Amino acid sequence: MNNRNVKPATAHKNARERIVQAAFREIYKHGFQGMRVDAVLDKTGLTKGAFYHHFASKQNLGLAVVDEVIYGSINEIWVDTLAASDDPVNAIQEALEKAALCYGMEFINLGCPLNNLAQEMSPIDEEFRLHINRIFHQWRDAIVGVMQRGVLAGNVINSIDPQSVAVFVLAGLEGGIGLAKNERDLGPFVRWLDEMDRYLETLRPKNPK
Amino acid sequence: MNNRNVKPATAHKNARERIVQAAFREIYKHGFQGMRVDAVLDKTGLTKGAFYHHFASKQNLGLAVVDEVIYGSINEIWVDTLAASDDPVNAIQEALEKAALCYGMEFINLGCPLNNLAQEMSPIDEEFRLHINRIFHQWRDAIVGVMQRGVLAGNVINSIDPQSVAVFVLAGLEGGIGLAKNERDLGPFVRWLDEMDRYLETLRPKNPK
Amino acid sequence: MNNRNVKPATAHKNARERIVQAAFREIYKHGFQGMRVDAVLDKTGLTKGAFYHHFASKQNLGLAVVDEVIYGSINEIWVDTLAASDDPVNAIQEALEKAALCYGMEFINLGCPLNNLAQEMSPIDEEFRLHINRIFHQWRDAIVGVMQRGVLAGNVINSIDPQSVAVFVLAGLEGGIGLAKNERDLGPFVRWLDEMDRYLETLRPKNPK
Amino acid sequence: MNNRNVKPATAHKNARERIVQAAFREIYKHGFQGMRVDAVLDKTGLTKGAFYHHFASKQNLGLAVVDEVIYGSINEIWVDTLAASDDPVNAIQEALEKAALCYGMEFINLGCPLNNLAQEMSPIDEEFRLHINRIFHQWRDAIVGVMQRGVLAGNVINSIDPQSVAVFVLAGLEGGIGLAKNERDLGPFVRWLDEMDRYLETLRPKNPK
DNA sequence: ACTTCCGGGACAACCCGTTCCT
DNA sequence: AGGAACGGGTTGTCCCGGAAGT
Repeated sequence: MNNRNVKPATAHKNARERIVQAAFREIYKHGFQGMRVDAVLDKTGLTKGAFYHHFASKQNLGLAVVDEVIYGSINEIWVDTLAASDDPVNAIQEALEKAALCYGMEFINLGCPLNNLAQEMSPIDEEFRLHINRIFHQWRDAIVGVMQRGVLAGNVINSIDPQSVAVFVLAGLEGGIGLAKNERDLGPFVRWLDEMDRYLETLRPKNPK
Repeated sequence: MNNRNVKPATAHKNARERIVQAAFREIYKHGFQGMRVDAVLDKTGLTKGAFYHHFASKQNLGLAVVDEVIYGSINEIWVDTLAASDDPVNAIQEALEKAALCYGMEFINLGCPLNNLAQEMSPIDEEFRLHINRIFHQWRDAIVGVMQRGVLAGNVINSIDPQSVAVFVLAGLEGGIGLAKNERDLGPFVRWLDEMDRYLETLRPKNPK
Repeated sequence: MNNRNVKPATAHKNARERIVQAAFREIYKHGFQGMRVDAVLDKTGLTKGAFYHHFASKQNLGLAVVDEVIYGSINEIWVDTLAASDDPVNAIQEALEKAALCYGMEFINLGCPLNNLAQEMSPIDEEFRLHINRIFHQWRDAIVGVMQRGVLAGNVINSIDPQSVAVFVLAGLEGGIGLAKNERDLGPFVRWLDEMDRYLETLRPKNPK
Repeated sequence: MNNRNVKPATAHKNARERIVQAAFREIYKHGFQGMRVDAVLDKTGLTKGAFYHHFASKQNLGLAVVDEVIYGSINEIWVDTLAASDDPVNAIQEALEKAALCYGMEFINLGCPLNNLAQEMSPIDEEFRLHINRIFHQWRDAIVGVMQRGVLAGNVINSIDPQSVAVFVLAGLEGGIGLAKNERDLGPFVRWLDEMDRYLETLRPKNPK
């Protein structure tokens, strides 16, 4: 008897995981309110029963997307990268490149998944806001951390306030992505990158070491 | 005294205008997709018949809000302010103060009306994107203009690229507002302002005239 | 003073008449329930106010179309033609030709205006039914009349019942038009015409005079 | 005894079937455009959700009514009856009696369900036209068939064109029903039947076998 | 007398998150 | 886990009328 299909359960990976992934795509494209449960189900080939077996509600699914998909992706691209460095300028550029590899040109069309959700949901759903905020904090803290290490390592002038710089960089990044998305063109983002480079250089000590 | 243009002070002002204003509020709070026509009508005391007499569709109303309310407000707060100046640093700060006066703490809770709409609608409705983009362009051009005049007037170093600086400032601003909105706290925005000041100072000539 | 514009009312023909004519076209195309007052107004270039100045309601307009446009057209094509003859076979064919000239291929696409309205409105609006029935009666009476004169003139066998023949011819005609309309093809109507000819021949005396 | 196919006799029969049946009644009474989905739902005790689970749109429901209810009824009353005969005159009369039994006096008030829909929908919805036309063709073919067998069996003169006769009979029938419906009186239909009998007799061979 | 602007409100179809029974 | 049913909510349509101007 054929028992090569040892784990038929994994053949379709785990329904829950498939739902979360499909939901991420749909939310990325249409926003949370614009995402329809039926569309997610169509994509996964599952049914209502399966969905409500795994998730209490649509909101619940949205939070799962935040906590699992988006959290993971920010962590991987940003937090891990910055944590390993004491040179902010280089580390930030490295992270930006990673992000470009991961999302490709979708940034231009669809923006940053985290910020999209934040802008849409924060004012209308406190639960979402909290989950999203947790990620932003971790992100910011990662930048603050690399800045502090940068100061200690002499890679960054010590007159800066790491918290302010972190906010400044993060805000600029999200804003730059947003501008490009609205323009459907990479142009604004490239300009932003150029000027961000110039700005970051001003953080370098005048006569290095 | 010229009173020929004095409108007969119609008791109910003008249904169309009332609808647009109420719609702006609703969109600002709930996003365009979250805005419900019925809610707008409740607020104005008007009915469906009146609404569809003035607007062909909900989308149409949304575009009117963009073109009339938001366009006007950005123009008044930013474009006019910057156009009158050749000192970017001061002019930008002046505009930021105007904005604060106009929107008050709503920035913290609801963000920037223009950017909210941009993030929500640009990827899913080309018409919206175009109308929104027109405003962003005017805004950017205003910053570019004041930068160029700043260079000529010797208030800004001439090694900058006005276009890049404009994008950088605009992106940072929208991102900073977004961060504060997500945090429901002025803190991130204040930090952003501080660092933006620092950044702007780096644009000043070393030994001012 | 200039009174050359003696009849400015007729300059635009009389709004009421224009409305009735446009409504006839719309009803012919979409049925009474499918006809929209706004569409009629668009066609005439008039507005709601003008409409409700002339007609108490949409139903009212529909009745006016029946009484004025359709009544006139049936009278002209059928009643007048048959009234002048004592040879039913020829007269009926003459009328059919007139109808073809008047409506052209619209019969194929849209059917008989009178019968369309009858089928749609008779069961749901007694007033319509009455107005329509009046026309059908006049039509039938015209056939009965020519049949009776045909019998007297020896052009038709006297064993027929003129009433039954009239109903039979009328029913067949409307049914034949309906079949063609549903097929969007003249074919069924031509076949019907052929067989109607055969049938009419059976009404002729065997050895004429 | 095989009871595997015995449906568990679900208490509420089958929502879809109930909807189709109720819709047929509503369409029969008010036409397709006049039929309101809500009215159908009220009759069945079901809700919007149930409806749009089974049908993609109102149009879809209409087509289901055509394909399932009307198709079946024409087949049963006409096609099956004529297929079993080689004597057109008798067979047609038998079918007419069956129809009378099935629809009772509703013919007088509401006409023929198939023809009602045909007249209303053919010009404005191609999909409807096609589905309706399929039924008309089957109906006509059944008459053509019995005519051809009638000729072979010597029950009908061989100078007729079966296609034309079929159209003629069908057109007359639908027209006769329509006339009676408009008059709200059986009279015109009875007269039509009388004359149809006379006409059919003319198709009989002079000296039968 | 006739027209236009503006508005009213019921109701249409359709969507969508959710629950319940199997 | 499957899928039928639920029910409230959404946008948009359409017939109709009032107020005021010309």
